[in-house]
Amino acid sequence: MGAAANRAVTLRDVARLAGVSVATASKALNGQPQVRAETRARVVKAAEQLSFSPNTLAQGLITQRSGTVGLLTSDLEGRFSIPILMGAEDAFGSDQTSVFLCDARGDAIREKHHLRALLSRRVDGLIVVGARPDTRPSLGRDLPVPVIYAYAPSDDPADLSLVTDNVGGGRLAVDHLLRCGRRRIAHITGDPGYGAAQDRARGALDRLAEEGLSLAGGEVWFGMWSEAWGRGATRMLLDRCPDVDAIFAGSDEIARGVLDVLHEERIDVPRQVAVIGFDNWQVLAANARPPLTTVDLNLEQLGRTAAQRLSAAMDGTLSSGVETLPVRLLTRESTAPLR
Amino acid sequence: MGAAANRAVTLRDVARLAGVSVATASKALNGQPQVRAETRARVVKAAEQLSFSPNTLAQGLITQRSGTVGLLTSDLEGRFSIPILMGAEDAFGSDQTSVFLCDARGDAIREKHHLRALLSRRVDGLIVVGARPDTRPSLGRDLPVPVIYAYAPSDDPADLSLVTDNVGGGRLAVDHLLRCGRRRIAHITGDPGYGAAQDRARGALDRLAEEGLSLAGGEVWFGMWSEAWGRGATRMLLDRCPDVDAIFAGSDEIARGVLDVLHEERIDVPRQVAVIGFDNWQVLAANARPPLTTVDLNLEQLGRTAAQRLSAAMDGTLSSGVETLPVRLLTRESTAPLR
DNA sequence: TCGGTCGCCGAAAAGGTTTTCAGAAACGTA
DNA sequence: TACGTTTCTGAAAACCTTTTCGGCGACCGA
Repeated sequence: MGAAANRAVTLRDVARLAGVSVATASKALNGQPQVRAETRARVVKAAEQLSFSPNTLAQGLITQRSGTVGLLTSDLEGRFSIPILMGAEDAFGSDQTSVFLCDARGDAIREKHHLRALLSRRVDGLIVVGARPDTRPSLGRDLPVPVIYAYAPSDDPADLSLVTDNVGGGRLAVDHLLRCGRRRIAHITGDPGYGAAQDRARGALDRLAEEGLSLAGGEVWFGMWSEAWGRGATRMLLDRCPDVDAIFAGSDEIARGVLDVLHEERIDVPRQVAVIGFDNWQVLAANARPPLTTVDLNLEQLGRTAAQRLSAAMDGTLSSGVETLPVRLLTRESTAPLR
Repeated sequence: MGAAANRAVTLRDVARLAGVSVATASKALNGQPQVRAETRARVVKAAEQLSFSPNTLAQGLITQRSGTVGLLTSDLEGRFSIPILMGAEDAFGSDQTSVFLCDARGDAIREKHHLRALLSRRVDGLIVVGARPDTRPSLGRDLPVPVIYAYAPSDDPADLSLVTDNVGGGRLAVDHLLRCGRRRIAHITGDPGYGAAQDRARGALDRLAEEGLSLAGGEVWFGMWSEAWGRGATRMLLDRCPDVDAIFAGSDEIARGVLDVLHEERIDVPRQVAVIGFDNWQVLAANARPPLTTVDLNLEQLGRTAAQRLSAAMDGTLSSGVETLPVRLLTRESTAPLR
């Protein structure tokens, strides 16, 4: 008798073996009170003996709860979805709730398609993860199940969205650099069309303003989310503003480009110039030379919170609006106090 | 009437609206022949009007097919699982089959746990994705559903495993370098405890032997799967063997380290030294300077094949053994003909 | 007009579980 | 002994769909 030879072993089989009716067997297994201890023991033993596991489909049919949720993503690489999924799995408890992962690949009609499929599977709730941290179209108000938007907020304020605190992250980064004694701080970041780029920049500027400082290089260097832009921008920056003593990069990819050029120019990091990234994309940040201080998005926490909010919503307590979750600083070696 | 206001709209509602019995409604919707065209039209219209979508749980209960499969992974980053998932989704057709993604996080008891949950959800099949391309313990022979092992093969030859062709990949890489006119080829790779490292090296050596060549630097440089090792090994290599004209890196991470040091030493890539990676990990390979020629694992194809084999197995045609799927060369700018 | 065919429809069972409610058994009390 | 309580058990309905099979009406040929 191996791991799970439960081909078609049903509650009836258990009941028969225990010498009771299915009704009693059900109650015994589910801890209902109206069954004698001795009977319950007999049933439990029979169930184990047959390695019975209840048919969740049938359970779902009757209880009107499938014990599943859908995770609808558009994030090809799984870079955001996976940590969020893990967090959610964690919070739900994997024996209670399983999750369907569907990737719409940025395609609206594929999304509709998946949505239909998920609904016909009677998921108890939905988590929608966007590909980029900008407003995305709502799935609509008349869905039969609650929906939580994670990472990318919904454009409908009646929905509940969970986002990372990009403004706070920008503040955090600059604050850290200030604490390291840096004063001539530049900011190189990605596509200005991204809300995240704007928010992170704003946080940085705010914090600088509090110290009466402004950005080295005069303004934010917007460009693209790529190493190549990080390199190009750094070259221009060094040209225009050779006395810069810290660079806040809007993403770890950009930071890698920044480090690359600094290294090429034989500029010591963090001695001469401190560098900080954003996202904590492990493979990039931890492998950088030197390992990159960065702002961690806390995505697992985001996933856990999403799961909690969804559970609450399934129990009727649904909220709305945009909830901003804190990010956190992860210090490695690319930043250090001056001297 | 919005996207899907299908709270509890059942086939009975449709039937009532169309003025037929549920039996007829079912047949009409499922394209059964014994229903008049006019009647069918009426039913279809009613279904649309109510935006009816059949309860997959109930369907599964009766047809004994849930239309779901489980994807059991141990790959924290989703780096392998996600492309495989996408391929599988593709091949199944997302309206037919949805997939449960479960991450065991390398923990055997968590895996058992997920397995139980998936079986009680009556998945029609299982795809097991390992974290590294080495043999992993079988789930056992007495499971009620077919299982396909992807990426990491099962240790039981009675199971069907799908793996990438690492030996072939090694050959491919070296072959490409030879075609570029390189003769003094070195191989820097990761942990020798990984089958993948051994296989890739073997492929490379085989191909070299065919030309009567041996490895520059004398032997394979085994170490770790990290940029840091790539850098360290390259420094030693240049020291020992300054006339090397090509480096085959066992992974893109290692290749990044290699490129880094070559760049630092002002050695032109690909003019003086060609570099080739392995894995086609997009963010690393495409952003490298210069963009990295690499061996693509074809993971989506692996996923598609897994889905096909699983479908076949669900229809009773199950096979066993290890099936090796081809990888392919992806040429970017880090390799080029000499001259 | 009548018997036979054929095309279309509906009643009912099945699938595995939970839950309600009625009934049986055991016990105490008068 | 008769009756009321309490405690436990089981029959049956419900969840929603699919499928089998019997039946009804219409049409055809005689």
